[in-house]
Amino acid sequence: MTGDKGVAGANLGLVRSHNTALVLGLLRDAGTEGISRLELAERTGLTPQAVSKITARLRAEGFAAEAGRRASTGGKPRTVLRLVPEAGHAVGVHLDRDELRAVLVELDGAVVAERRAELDLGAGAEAVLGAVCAAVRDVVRDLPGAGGEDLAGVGSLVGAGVALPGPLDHARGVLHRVTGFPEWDGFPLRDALARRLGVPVVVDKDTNAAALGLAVGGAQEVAGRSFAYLHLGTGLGAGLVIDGGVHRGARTGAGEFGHQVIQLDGPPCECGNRGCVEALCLGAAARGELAEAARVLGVAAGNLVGLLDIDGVLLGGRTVAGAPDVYARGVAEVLAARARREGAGEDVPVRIAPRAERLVSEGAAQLLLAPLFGRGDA
Amino acid sequence: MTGDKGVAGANLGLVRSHNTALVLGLLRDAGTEGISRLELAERTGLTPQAVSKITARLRAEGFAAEAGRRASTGGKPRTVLRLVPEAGHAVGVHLDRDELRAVLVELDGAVVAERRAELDLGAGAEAVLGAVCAAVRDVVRDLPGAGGEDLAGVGSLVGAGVALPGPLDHARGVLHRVTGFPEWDGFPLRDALARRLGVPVVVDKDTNAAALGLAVGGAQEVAGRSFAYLHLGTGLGAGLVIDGGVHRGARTGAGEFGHQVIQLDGPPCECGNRGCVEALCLGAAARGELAEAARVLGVAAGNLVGLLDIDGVLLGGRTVAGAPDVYARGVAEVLAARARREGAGEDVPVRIAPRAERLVSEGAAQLLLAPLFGRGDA
DNA sequence: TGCACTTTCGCAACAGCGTTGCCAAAGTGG
DNA sequence: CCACTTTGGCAACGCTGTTGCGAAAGTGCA
Repeated sequence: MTGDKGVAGANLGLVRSHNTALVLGLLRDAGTEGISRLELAERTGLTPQAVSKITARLRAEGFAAEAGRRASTGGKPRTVLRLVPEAGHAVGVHLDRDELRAVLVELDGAVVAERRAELDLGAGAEAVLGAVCAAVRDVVRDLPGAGGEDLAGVGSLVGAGVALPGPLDHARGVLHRVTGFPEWDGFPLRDALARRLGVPVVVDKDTNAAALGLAVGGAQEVAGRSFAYLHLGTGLGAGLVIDGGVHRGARTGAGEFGHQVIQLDGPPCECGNRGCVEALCLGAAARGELAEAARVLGVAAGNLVGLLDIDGVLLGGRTVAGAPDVYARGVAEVLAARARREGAGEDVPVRIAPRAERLVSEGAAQLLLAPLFGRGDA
Repeated sequence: MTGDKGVAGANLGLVRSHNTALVLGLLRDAGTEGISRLELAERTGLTPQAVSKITARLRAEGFAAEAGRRASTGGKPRTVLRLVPEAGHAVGVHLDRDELRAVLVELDGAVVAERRAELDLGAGAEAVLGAVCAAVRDVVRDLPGAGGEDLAGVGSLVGAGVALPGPLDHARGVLHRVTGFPEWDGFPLRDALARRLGVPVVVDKDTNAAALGLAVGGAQEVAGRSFAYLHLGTGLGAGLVIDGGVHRGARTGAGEFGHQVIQLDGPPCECGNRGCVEALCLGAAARGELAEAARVLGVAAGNLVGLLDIDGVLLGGRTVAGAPDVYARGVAEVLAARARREGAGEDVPVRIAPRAERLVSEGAAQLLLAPLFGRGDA
């Protein structure tokens, strides 16, 4: 156990796991092309010898393998290493109000199994837990060691990530009053699932999972840097990635974007306040004024971009999916106008988030995979 | 040289400097009371033996000293260690439009010398550089080794930090068009000063320096955690501290708080946009409507608090200083109302930032001191 | 075909970190 | 005065990345 607060001391084990995760991350990012030991050394700043030791360990453990060699540049050609994707798996579960989606993801982020099911979040804890467990067991059933109730025997399974809408405590894995379902308030979802499944479980907000998924395998412009994922569906929320890690805040409350006030004493919002972006944006969208909805969203996005100086904005959610170009262009225009006024160099890119329907579930799986690769995780 | 991007590999030297900085930070936080080796071990998670080795090194180098012993609890009493403040110094310079302030700060953050001077930022680079250098040399003149042009001989001097208003590039130390003084655009202030002074120089925005100063020695509620410093003077800006480190963004543009739009199509602002907080807040203040100014500020602060889930808000600047209670209470009320609506647990505290006039210059000195103590610095 | 050269990469020895085992030092309490 | 508790240093240790060196595996020219 470390100190009660603040940063902990470092020791050799920490150095080892840090460097191993770093190398593993570079192997993943190299994809099927692979990467040589010397390139790994350059990228990490470690000596080639250190990289050799680390990769030898990873190969012995089955996480990495040699995969051919590059063309020679006058001497011995470099041996190419690549990640062995099937050496590790994680399940990602997206728990929505009326639907459940579970995916099985390999180390490289590829989805190798998927299940969908109807769900009623109001049906009570027992029913929902049962449905989640059934979906998780179903999605891993082809893995070696699967079959029993307990999934601890599935050697390659790192754990399961669960993403859902309501406010919750990521650190403790406890739900707060999920919007519209007050009976979930205080429910220890993480521990309840971990006990039933026999593997580690992590819970997080859906927007955070989506942002993490994008940080790992998102659009090229923003992957792994700092960006905001804005989700416009039945509500409006945001997931923030700062320096490659999801920013959750002390109480997992960060990303409260929809109730940002952009019109003092404006029209009332469900939350009890007035002039929230969510009310203005969704109201305009409901009236069919998509350009106005996009402009309003752009103003709020501009506030965010200015405050955090992020590298990009990604848009997603059902409402955006209905007219992606209108929203992307509308938001980009507001941001560009703002940048011009401030004399900033390059415009902040605005893109539509890829992998729409599976974004959250894949990101939920990354809640367990990302730490293996050294991505920031708080 | 490390890799071209991303995180670097860790080695033994990094472990050493990390743990040393950690211990040094705890020694500083312990103040004159001091702290025992075993307490340091508990706080860091290191073994007592490791702490003994580290503190022995620090004592040999003059950074720490034994200072009495605690009462026995039945065995050998713990020996108390404390920081030797005069073992290290840094100069902090606050460069404002019409004034220059330089302070000399010891390791514990105490100000041991101070100079003020009139200044005209528009008088040209040569005049301003000369004034800054003169102030720095003057403020360190009583340190052993001082006296010459070059300050490299002042053994305990870590360097000088310079904080100023305009947009700038913290990483490269280059100014952008300082508001109202376009001739500074592109000026490499850091390198120019470092060459003249012979010691390392760091430049940053004034709000960032202020936030860093508060993170190190600020109000108890927020010190070292996550908070926002809102500066309301001739303009409105913010400095963000996230997890103990200043968040600057990739282009040192973070903290653009004043031009957050909180009233769609509201009154025009100097920046060319409409409905910015700065225009609304300062407009209300100019009309004498302080309560309204505070409410407007509170709405914008609420947007920020919701987005980042921070632990507290600190207010500063000349306008706030004119009626501190009105602003603190007004902002707190808006935040409390918002928290009630969302059913959040505790209210976000709102306080007046201490050390008003010297806040920025002290923070500027911390730009060099903070890294010694392991505070996050990007 | 052979030789010189370049480049990769592993083995072995090494330095330096925190950790462990052990014991002297320095108190308290009966 | 002695038993006990607690602190904290010394020495040996295990582990990390690093350094020195040489084998392996290519290219290119004679």
